[in-house]
Amino acid sequence: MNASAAPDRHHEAGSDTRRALIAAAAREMHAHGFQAASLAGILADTGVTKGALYHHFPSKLDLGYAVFDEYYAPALRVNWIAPLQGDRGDALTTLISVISRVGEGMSEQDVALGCPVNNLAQEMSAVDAGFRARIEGLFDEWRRAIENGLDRLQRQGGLEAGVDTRSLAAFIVASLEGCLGMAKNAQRRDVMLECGKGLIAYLQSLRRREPAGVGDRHA
Amino acid sequence: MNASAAPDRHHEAGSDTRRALIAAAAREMHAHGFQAASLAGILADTGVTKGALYHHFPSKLDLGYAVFDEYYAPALRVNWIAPLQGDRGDALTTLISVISRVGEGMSEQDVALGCPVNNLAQEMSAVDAGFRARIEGLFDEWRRAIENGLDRLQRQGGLEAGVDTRSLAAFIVASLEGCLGMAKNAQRRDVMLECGKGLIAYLQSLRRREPAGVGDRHA
DNA sequence: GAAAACATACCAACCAGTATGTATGTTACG
DNA sequence: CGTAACATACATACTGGTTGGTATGTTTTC
Repeated sequence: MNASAAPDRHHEAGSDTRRALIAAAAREMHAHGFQAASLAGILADTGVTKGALYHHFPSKLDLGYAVFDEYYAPALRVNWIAPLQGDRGDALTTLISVISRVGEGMSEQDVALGCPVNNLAQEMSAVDAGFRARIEGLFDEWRRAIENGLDRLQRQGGLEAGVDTRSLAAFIVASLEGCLGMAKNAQRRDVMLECGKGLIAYLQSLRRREPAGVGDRHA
Repeated sequence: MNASAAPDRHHEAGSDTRRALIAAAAREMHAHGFQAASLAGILADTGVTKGALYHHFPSKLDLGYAVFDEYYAPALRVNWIAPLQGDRGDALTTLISVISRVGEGMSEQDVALGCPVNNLAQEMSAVDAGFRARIEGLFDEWRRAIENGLDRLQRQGGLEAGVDTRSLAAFIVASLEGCLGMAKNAQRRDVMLECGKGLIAYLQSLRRREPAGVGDRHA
């Protein structure tokens, strides 16, 4: 409406305290889960007082939602989903390279704390519908991005025509999170890498031998 | 030493109150996780008093361990591991039938609450070493059971010689738990079945085309 | 001066754990 | 046989600490 620098720099949008709270809450939730995340700990980390926190967020739950919407989800989109969408090449190759790259980029501690989104999924899906719906939406985005790539590849003849790409994409997301979960339990990065190797081997096996041209169509 | 009916029916072994507490704690932990499981809730469920509980278990953590050792782990062994060990036939076929059967046998609520062992793994692996070690041991048993079956199949020529059976077995366990996790988040049984379909399709694809005899050995 | 952005102090509920008491055996001994 | 000593299996009441949340104040900013 007016010509100020920011449309609304006051309450809802980009306040520094708000951002600091979300960042600290993201760390706390990643380390202890949402329910065990302590407001006292978040306040101690940031130096923010309880009054300020409850000025920005009506409840702990809303803070948790903000962490998911403004922190966890964007991070997963940037690291895992966006690379799949930009690329116009071979979907399986892209997928494999994304998995390798992100895997390599994870520290021992990243592995030990697990995927924040999946942590939240396992902890909260049966407890709170707001978290559950958010997480399902994000996993759905992810699955669709993979599915689209596989569809394209299938049209180009790089994937068997009989393959159910939707079901396959869902399985890829599931097994990826499964690998991260096993590695988190083991608290060992190499478990993730080895498990990821299994996944990559599978993805390689999906590639059709005769790539293009007049090959056999029926049986 | 003496000729009484039961060797030690008193403290450590099969007391009724103890069993009731473990069963109630298993339910409470399955529904809310270990940390959020309330002793008050368990006592209300059983009618047992706090004094009785702390007579049988020195702490909440020990109760949790007992639930794992005497409830969750045996259940997973019976449903998932034992069927693999008894069978002398084709390992992939056995594996697929186990997955199908257990999947079919799960109710909508079973799916919604998730695998108790994996729930515990995700919640507690970074928090408590006692749980972590127990869970890793159990997952290891499971992986080894699958690995042994795959090894046998490989020796019989039913699986490509180049396949790393250990890595593959780890990936199978991971993706299975991944499927259960996705279905838990979706709170929908059909998600598990579809995801399981993806896993089964993968397992089918592992089977070698020319089963036995003089086929090609090199390249 | 008015609203936004905090700060302080407090609260009721809940938590795991404990201290203490009691009822019911079981064993030892004379 | 009788009784003292001891152990098991509970029950009741309480404690210190933490939790998320609130009521009410002060400061800052436009």
